[in-house]
Amino acid sequence: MIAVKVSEKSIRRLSHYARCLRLAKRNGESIMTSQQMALNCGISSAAVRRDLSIYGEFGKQGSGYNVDNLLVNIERILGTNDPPAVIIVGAGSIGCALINSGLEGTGGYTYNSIFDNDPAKTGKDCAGRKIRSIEDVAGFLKDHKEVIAVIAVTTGSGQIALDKLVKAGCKAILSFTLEPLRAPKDVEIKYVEVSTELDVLTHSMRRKERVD
Amino acid sequence: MIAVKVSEKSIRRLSHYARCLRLAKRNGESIMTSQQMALNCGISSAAVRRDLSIYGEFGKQGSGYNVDNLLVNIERILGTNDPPAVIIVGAGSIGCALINSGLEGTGGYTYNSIFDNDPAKTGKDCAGRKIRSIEDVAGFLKDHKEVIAVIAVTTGSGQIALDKLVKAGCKAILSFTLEPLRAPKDVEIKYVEVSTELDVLTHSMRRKERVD
DNA sequence: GCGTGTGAACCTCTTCACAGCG
DNA sequence: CGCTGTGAAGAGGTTCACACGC
Repeated sequence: MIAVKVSEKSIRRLSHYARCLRLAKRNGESIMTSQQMALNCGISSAAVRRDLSIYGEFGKQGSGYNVDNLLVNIERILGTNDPPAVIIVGAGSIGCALINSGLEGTGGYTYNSIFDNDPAKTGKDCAGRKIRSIEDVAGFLKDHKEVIAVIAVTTGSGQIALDKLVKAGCKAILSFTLEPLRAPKDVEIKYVEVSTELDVLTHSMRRKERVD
Repeated sequence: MIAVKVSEKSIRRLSHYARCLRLAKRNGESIMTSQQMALNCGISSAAVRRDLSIYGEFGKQGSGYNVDNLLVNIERILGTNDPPAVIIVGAGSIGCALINSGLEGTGGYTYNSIFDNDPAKTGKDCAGRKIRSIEDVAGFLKDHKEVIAVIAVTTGSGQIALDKLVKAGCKAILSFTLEPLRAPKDVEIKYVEVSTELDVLTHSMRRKERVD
C-alpha cells in the first residue's frame, strides 16, 4: 500500500463506498460499477473513480469493480480491516443509547466499554454492560493501544473528560458535546453537532422560500 | 437582508460563531474580535471576517464585533431567530435519548413531539412526552408549516419513515440511519453517521503512525 | 495602534471528456 | 462496446497582505 495524503472529504466518501459495498455483498452482488456506487452515494461517477484511482487500480475496464476485492482494499486504506476499540465516556442517555443501538453493519467496530465519573452509576448496568469508573480509563488505554473514545457527557464536562482521556494516551475522540474542546494537536477530534445540522437545515428551508 | 448564495461550509461556520457568541454573551462579554472567534472555532481570523463580510459590515474597525448585534444578525441569516419545530420519528433508544438531552443552548430549538409506528409504544411516555402514532405526523405538519424531522428509527425502516414525512409535506430531515435515503430534491437531508466519523478517526490514527 | 473588510494570489477539489484496456 | 483511469479545464474555497476607519 502506498501512503498517500488525501483530503478528509475523500475519506468520508471511501467510508460511504465501503458501506455501499457491504450492502451489495449482502445482496449477493459481486460486481459494481462506479456509476452504481455513485448513485448510491449521491455523487458523480467520475468522483468515485477519482477517489479510488488515488490508491491504485482496483477496477476492470469494461466491467467494473469486484465487490469483495474493492471492499478489502478500502478497509485496508481506512484501517478498518483491524478496527480499533471504541469506548464511551458518559453513561447518560446518549451514551447508553449509543451502546444500545450498537455498531452493526459498520465495518467491524464494537463498543468495548462505557465509563462514567459518577460513583453512583459505576457498577450499574447499561445495555448489558457494567458502567466502569472513569478512573479505569488509564488502565484500559494501557491494554489497548489504539482506542477511539466517544465523549457523551453532559455539556460543561466535556473538557474534563477529554483531559483524562488525553492524559491516558487517547489519540482519537468523537464528541457529542457542544463545547469546542482543546487538545494537543496530535489528538484528532471530530464532533457530532445536532444543533449545527439543524441550523443548516433551517437555513436551507428559508433560502428555498426566498428563491421561490 | 440581501439574499446571497453561499456554501454549506460557510453556514456551518456561522452556526459555530453563533454558539461562540452565545457563550460570550452568557459570560457578559459585549465585544469580540474575529481573532477571538477564530480561536474558539479553530479556524483563521481571515476566514471569520470573510464569512461575516459576505452578509454585511457588522464590525467596527479597531475594536471588533458587538456580541449582541452580531448574534442577532447571524441568527437572522440562519433563520434561527424564528426556529422551526423539530420532531423525532422513532421512539427507540436514540430518539428518546435525544429528547432527554434536549436542545438547550442551541439557539432556540426544542423537540416538539416524538412519533413511532409501533402501536405498542404509542401513548407511552418518553422523557416526559407522550409518544404519538406516526399516522399523526400528517396532521402535525398541517399545523406547523416548517418542521425539521429527525429520523431515529431502526436501520431498515428509514425509507418508510421518510416517505411518510415527505408525503406529509416535510422539507427538512436529519437522519441517524445508515441507509442512504431517497427523496425529492426539494427535500433537504442531512445525516449523522457515527460509523463514518469512526472511519475518519481510524484512518487518521493509522496515517499518523505511518508518518512517525 | 488595532482590527475590519477585501482584492488578488493561491490552493484544493470537482467535473469534463477521452484514450485505452478488457 | 462498456467502463475505468486520468490529463486538462474549471469552480470553489482559503490565505495573504494591506488600505481604511475607529
